[in-house]
Amino acid sequence: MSVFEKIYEVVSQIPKGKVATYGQVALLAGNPRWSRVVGYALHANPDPERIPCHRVVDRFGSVSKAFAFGGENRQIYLLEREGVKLNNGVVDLSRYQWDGFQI
DNA sequence: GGGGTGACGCGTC
DNA sequence: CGACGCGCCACCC
Repeated sequence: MSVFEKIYEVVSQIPKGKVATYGQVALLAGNPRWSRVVGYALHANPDPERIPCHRVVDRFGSVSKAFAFGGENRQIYLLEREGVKLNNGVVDLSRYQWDGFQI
């Protein structure tokens, strides 16, 4: 299984209404230093229906600007639709960050 | 096998 | 968490 596959597995497990940081996904995928690779993997995103890439944000909770394939509001819209409130494009991580370690 | 690329993270200012 | 720089590592020519 490639690193990409591992990353996709982790991202696909992020519960609705929660978000995870790239670093967290990288850590759960097996290596905390894969944060950049996570970004690369999500960019490839071969299956958007299985991979909720909009639930992945950076360490501060900011949405990815490059995700805006049709407008960065897209990601914000999808998140708020799941109950995640955003303040000026930033998620309150202390409240919405996925606690993947508790699974 | 070598080089370029990037949806990042962290320290520092 | 405003900006800048460096490190990191898999992926694709």
